[in-house]
Amino acid sequence: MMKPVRTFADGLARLRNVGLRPTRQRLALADLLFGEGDRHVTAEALHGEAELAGVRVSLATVYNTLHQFTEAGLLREVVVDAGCCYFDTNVSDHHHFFFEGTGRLQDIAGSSLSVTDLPAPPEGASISRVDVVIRLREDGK
Amino acid sequence: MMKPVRTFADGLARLRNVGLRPTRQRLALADLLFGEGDRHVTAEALHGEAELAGVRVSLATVYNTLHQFTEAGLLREVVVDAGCCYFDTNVSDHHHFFFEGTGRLQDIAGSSLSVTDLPAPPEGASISRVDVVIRLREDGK
DNA sequence: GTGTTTGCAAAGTGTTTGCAATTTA
DNA sequence: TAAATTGCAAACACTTTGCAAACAC
Repeated sequence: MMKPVRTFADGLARLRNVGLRPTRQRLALADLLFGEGDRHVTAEALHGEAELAGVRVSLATVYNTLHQFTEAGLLREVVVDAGCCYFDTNVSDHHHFFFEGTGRLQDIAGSSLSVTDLPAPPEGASISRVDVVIRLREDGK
Repeated sequence: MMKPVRTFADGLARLRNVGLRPTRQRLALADLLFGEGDRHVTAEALHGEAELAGVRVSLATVYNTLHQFTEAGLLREVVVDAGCCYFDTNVSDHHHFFFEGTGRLQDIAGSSLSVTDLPAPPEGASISRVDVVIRLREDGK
């Protein structure tokens, strides 16, 4: 039987790539985060998932890890709701739908949407990112 | 001497217009908020201003008032930073610059900026608002 | 071994709530 | 006087921190 091939999606490789020690906790969280498709998670939610998956990890470590991953460019922070930080596993240039009722976040697929006539940044500042959030209300509620 | 003319900017008129009792606290806060041009305030900041102005009002009342004003359409809530709510006295359709370094918020003047090719909202939802935030980093820092 | 990472519990921040006292109409 | 509003202090949710024990290299 062959050793499984290491893909780039592999947790160990990801951590090595950004110079973070592959600890048990980081590997488990990376698996949860990058295991399947793009995700938007909060620290609490990810901690809950870890517990369900039988991974022993403290909430403090989840917070630390999410921030380390964000600094390393593996995640992107999205602010749409006061008092709640989302981390997006899709770090490419894209925008979001936000469901006001449920607090759910969803990537806007494709890159159809665009912002035109961007104003010049104020004197002494430069643009670090342009965020577009389309806020949605559920019909018939 | 003539009685001063009541403009729409007047606190009392504003409160009457939206059916809120013109209490001492609400009048004072309305003065601070709408007294001069467009503003972006946090609850804490407004509470601080009130104290400086010699207005006795509790922080809880500032929070209540900001939310009541928002519900009444006198203010608009802007979320750009986790753990900090801004209230904008400009309730017309517009977008924002956000200075990441200082946490300051600034209206984007004019309506030059526009979002094109807005995607259709997901099934069962409709668009409540489109927010664009241009995040800025101060040069040379 | 040495420096990094973790977990815990405590502290911190910003916000909301319950309720008696006060104010408005 | 009846209903709305306020202030206080306590409760809250979420996040960060300090430090000793555990771990990775």
